[in-house]
Amino acid sequence: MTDISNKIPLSFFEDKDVLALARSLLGKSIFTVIDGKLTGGIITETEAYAGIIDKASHAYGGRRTKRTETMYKPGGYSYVYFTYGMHHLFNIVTSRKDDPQAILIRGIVPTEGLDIQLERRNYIKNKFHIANGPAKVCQALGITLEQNNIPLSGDVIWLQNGELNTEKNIITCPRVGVDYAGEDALLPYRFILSHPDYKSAKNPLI
DNA sequence: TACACGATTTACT
DNA sequence: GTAAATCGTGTAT
Repeated sequence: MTDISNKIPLSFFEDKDVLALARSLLGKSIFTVIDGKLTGGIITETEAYAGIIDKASHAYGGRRTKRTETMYKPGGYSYVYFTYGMHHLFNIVTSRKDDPQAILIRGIVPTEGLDIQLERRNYIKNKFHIANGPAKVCQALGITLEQNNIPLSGDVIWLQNGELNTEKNIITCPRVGVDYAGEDALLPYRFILSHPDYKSAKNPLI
């Protein structure tokens, strides 16, 4: 069950090295309490978005709009946005205030509130498909725009340290769906944790 | 105001 | 494998 003493503090996300941070999130647990329901899982896939010099980032070139304003918050805030007219994507803002770096959570292995996650996912039959994609993660955990721009240290969304040794089980590869970013689309900013209960939807190696 | 498109998922040919 | 779903956002007019 949840151990509140194990909650990861906001200061953890103020690290300026978003790549190291994205890698270190693998194996950690994420929990949400939304609509009064506790759900959670082990983070198994992340992508780093490296601030104003990253052509794949919404904040490229220092773009600052109503949507991206959240990315300029201090590390530890949530950045949730809506895309394709139907999907929500959840990010963790990192680094310091006004340095808009973020980590997209692309996949989890559900561990808490599995029945609730299945209900939200329309009782999908293949257990590997419950949360193996960034929009599926949001759907399974109940995350919508209502959870945008909140600190990840409260009782709505938070992270906890895991017990897995992930060091030798991480695959690094290019990010997904960022062809518009030109040469930056090839950067190895995506991290996947090998886990017996996880199959990445967008990687043939796993 | 108008338009093109997206850090995706799902169903279907 | 391909295409539809579906609308907020960013940028141009």
